[in-house]
Amino acid sequence: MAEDGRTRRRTDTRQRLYDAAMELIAEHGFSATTVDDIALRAGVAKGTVYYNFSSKNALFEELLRHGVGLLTADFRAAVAGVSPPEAVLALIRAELAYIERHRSFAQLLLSEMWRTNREWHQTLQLLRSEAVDVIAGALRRGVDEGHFDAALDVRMAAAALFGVCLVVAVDWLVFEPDRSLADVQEALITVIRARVGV
Amino acid sequence: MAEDGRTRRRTDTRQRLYDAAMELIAEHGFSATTVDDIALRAGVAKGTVYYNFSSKNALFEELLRHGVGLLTADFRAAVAGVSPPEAVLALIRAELAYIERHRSFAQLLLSEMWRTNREWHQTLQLLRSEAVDVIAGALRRGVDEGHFDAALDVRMAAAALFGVCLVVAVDWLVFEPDRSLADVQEALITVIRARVGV
Amino acid sequence: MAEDGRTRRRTDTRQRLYDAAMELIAEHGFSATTVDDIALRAGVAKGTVYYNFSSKNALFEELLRHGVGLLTADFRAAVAGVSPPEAVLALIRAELAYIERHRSFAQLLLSEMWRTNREWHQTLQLLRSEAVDVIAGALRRGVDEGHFDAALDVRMAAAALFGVCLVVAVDWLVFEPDRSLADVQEALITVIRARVGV
Amino acid sequence: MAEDGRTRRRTDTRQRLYDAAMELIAEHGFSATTVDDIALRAGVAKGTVYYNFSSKNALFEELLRHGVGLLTADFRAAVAGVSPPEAVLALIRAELAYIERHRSFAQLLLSEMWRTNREWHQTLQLLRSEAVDVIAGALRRGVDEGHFDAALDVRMAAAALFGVCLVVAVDWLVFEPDRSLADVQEALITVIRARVGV
DNA sequence: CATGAATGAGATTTCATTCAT
DNA sequence: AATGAATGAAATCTCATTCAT
Repeated sequence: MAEDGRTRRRTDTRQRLYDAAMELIAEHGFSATTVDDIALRAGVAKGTVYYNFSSKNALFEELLRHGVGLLTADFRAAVAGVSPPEAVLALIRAELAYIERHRSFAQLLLSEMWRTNREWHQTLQLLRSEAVDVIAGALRRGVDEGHFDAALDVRMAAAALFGVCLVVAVDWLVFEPDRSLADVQEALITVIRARVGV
Repeated sequence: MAEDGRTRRRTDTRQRLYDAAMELIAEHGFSATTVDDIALRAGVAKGTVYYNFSSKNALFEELLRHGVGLLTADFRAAVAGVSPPEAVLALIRAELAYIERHRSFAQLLLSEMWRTNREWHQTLQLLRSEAVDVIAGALRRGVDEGHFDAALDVRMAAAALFGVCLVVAVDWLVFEPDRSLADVQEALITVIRARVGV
Repeated sequence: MAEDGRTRRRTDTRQRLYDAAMELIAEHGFSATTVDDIALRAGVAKGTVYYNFSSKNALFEELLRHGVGLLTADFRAAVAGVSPPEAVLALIRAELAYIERHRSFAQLLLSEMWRTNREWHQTLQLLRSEAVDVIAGALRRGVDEGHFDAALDVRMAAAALFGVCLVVAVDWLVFEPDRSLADVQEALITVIRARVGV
Repeated sequence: MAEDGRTRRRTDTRQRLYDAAMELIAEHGFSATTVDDIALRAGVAKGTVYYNFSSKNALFEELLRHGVGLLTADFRAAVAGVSPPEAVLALIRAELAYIERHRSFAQLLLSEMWRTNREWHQTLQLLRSEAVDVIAGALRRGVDEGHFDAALDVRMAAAALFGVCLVVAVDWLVFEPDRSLADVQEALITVIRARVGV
């Protein structure tokens, strides 16, 4: 049917724009990436960007939603059906694996996550909450079931765990790209273990 | 040294521009901050920015140099004349205190530190090295003197320590500004202690 | 004449596009009205506009032709078989009634009628002549038959009569929509009576 | 003093932009006039337009304010110190003289005055009120002093008088530019006289 | 007969930088 | 030492038109 052809075409275009924007914005930052660049890399005309997204800002917001959505999904998969101590380890591994797979996006997150007063700040906070809440859920279950110290500040710990993994992993990608992921995982887990008593 | 009126005036103007640029760039990022914004917040005319700095880029580079210079000085003061284990604790306290005092600059560092492909990237790496080297020096001394595990990867540990303090402290400033600095220090030190065996 | 389903459908679509374009152009002007807007309000796809009209300009020209054609037909009906003095009154009533029924089109005419340097200017002048000529015909007949002053400048009087009714009626629609049409008719006829001595 | 030089320079530039925009917009309408055109005719760079006016819309609003302001001033001068019947005649003469002097602006007003839903609609209504109020003031005084029929709807009459002069004068300028202003004045005054009983 | 995704020329707007005062 | 008007290159965004389905 005609509809399918059109729909598919549009979906393809949007995906190509997503991918192009993701790479470019991650590398150069949001403001330094132009819509011309995005269109060029996606292989479409500039007008097509605006046919598919209402503005450069809107494109970026959808990008954030998309990227953080994937991370949150990975987190949910990591905690499914395992004990809290194992869940914490799985979450660390999931975050590091995600960062390795989407290093550009990780850099982007590290740059934008703690910045206030940007148009998309609220969106980002909301998305962050969804991801961090999965971590917090695992920690809370661990406290409730007696695996972790009852005095643990679950929300703070979840936020810290998320942030620490992000900063250490990106530092590793930027300054020691030769080191193996396993190494970094090992180091991180050793540190975290002390904190939550895994 | 005696400063005459003119020099003091110029120094004042430069400081006002530093402060204005710092806050704005921390909030909105470098590209999204305009020279007009900076001049407006500093309470001077736009031309004055160019009278004092050769370009927007140069202003930002000097800003980084200035800010990281202060941090490095604090680090040097923290490690002076104390034993390595005490030095590590003092460094953590120094970094957190610095971040609390210059929160805008801390946000700015967190946003820019791990971003490549920017004009000032090299400058920033150089500055970062100077600060991180102070931490590395303390750790190395600790290893040499037998306080810390000989297997400790000093450079990586120093980088991680620096980054972890930064991300946890900024997260705290942004999302839990009511919590006391002492709390955060406590939490951080507990974690770190396990790692380096302080 | 029998219209089959297809023809009726096409006629419907064209009429819907006419109506949509009319309202929008009356409100925002020709340039400020986009083909997207027109399609949206008509409830059809953008391509349909181009299937039915060769261009935005052509749509507008046909619109003018259509609207002024209706008005001219009303004028002709008004003057048919009545004496010149009655014809003038009937023309005023006809113009006001038309404006009340097609208020968007009236606004549009008032905006475009006296604007030069537009592509459709010539078309509009032609159409205007047809309508104004009906008025002029009634006036000339009145002069020839001795009802009106022989010194009456028929062409100018016809143009003025047409314009005055238009501006007063649109002013009434825009600024005093609650006032009754009869009121406005009464006021206008009183004024005109003095001029042409009806 | 330096200030004066700068201020004068800026004032000059703004005036040049005013003049350029006025001519162009009057000729081609608002939407069809580009900021490039305006800058070119004013002999400045495009950026200068935006240094002096916050947007194309804002420039247009100030233009309307300026043009209608002049008309209102002419109206005030016309009614100063004369009896109401003379004031009405003087107002008609003033409006016609203004339209002859600023014919482009008059066309512009005729096009925009009865158009709703434009960004500057409110501004224009406000400005129109100021001008029409001067007419209404003269009429009211005439009613109060017994010169005009007590039943006269002052507001409606003022609006109609304003509109009729505008449409008739512009019609004259566009379709019979050879006819003298005195002629048109004569014709209009004859008509109006019947209405208000001057 | 109708659709709507895609286009690209051209519009508006922004902003780092220069320069005369 | 400071100013702020002016600039123009480059950014974002718009929209009439085309075309494959």
